[in-house]
Amino acid sequence: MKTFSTNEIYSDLYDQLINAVIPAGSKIKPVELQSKYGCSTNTIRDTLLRLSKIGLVTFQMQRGFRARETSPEKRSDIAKFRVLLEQEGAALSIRKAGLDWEIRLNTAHHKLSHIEKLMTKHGLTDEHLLVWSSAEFEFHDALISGCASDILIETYGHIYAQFRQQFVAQERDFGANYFESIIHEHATILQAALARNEEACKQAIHDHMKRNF
Amino acid sequence: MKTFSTNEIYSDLYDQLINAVIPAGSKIKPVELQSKYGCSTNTIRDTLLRLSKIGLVTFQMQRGFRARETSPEKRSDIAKFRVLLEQEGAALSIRKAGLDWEIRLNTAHHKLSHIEKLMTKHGLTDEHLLVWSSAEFEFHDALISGCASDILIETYGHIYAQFRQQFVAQERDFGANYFESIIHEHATILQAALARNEEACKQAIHDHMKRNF
DNA sequence: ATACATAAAAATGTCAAAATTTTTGGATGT
DNA sequence: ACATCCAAAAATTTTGACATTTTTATGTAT
Repeated sequence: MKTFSTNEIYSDLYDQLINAVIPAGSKIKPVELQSKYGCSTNTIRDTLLRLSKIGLVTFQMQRGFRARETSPEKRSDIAKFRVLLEQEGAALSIRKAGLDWEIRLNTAHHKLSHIEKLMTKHGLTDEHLLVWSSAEFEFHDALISGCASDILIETYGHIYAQFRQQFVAQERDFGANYFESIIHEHATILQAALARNEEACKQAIHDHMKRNF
Repeated sequence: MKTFSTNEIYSDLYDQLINAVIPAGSKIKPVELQSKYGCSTNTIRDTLLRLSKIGLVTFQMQRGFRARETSPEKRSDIAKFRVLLEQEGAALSIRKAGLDWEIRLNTAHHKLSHIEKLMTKHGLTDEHLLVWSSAEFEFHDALISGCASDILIETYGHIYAQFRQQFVAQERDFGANYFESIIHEHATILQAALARNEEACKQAIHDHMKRNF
């Protein structure tokens, strides 16, 4: 049986939470995961405590762990909060960041764009979706990466993960034109950012997320 | 020797971090705390992982725990981020909250105000400072409590704690007129909030924090 | 049937020791 | 003096057993 390092356990659980393999709101019992990962329950507990920092897992003394609950309200709440952070991060980047930021952003968008084209051509496999998922994060992360605020970037990472958790839990069918819209929205954000147009960029970020409100 | 429950260990460490009894940036070794709290190192580890969720403690695999580092830049960063969250929370409250919010806010300010008056009259004891500290949080927390965004409120709590940690680590002497200014600023915030004046309230929040930028 | 109390089972939390990893301090060679 | 290597010490992580608490199941009385 494959043995897992602690870091592997962490990322494996992370992925399962992000992709609703562990359904939102469900109980997570260390004893049940023990056999799968071949380690003691305490190691699992340790890992889950670390995941609770990001907010993918909730923890209550004497009540153990749960994948964070999901509801339309929670999703909306998190989506709006994500917009607030991303707008601020992008605005600061536009105001303060230099050429290297532009290059980072461009590169990230190029990668994302490449995958998105593949997906519209060949349809949605689970594997594609996984790659797309991380490329999408890297794009949004690059967008705010010039803001010079560590705490904003750190917090955004957590919120993005929580949003993905909410989203995947609820959205089971991506409509045919869903990805077409998304592709266009990402391009609009990129364009406004590179044009250093703060207001347009904020608007584009808002529009990108408003379907989740 | 007094024995501590796990929750007591948690709040004790929390207080020590908030009040720079455990200096920012310093290493935190479970073995050293074990004797003080009369428990195993593992319980300490557990507690520190939970504190790392708030951000008062940083954790690195195989490198253990540290009280979060402090620097003028970090303090400034966190202060600005706090303003972003508090402005949004207050604006949403002003827009959406009802009478009970006003009452909560008023009550919180009344408490705070009472303590602040005592402090200017009798001078600053450590005990007063502790009471003031929690009353100040309750005021700011009440201010955003009508925003109807759980995630904003939760995040604000973490950021407030981190700000306090930065602040206390650096500010050793409160000037004579420091508290006079603070008292006035709190009153201004309250006034604008109750007048449902979004812009004035945002401005007041900004002014309240700008000495930390 | 419903509510309540109680016992059994399951889950969670705590511990002390063992295994692993990092850090420290000194010896060696350049 | 400076860097490198090695061994000892210290710190961290993991484990499996044990203690505590919560949940579930069962039986009893209203």
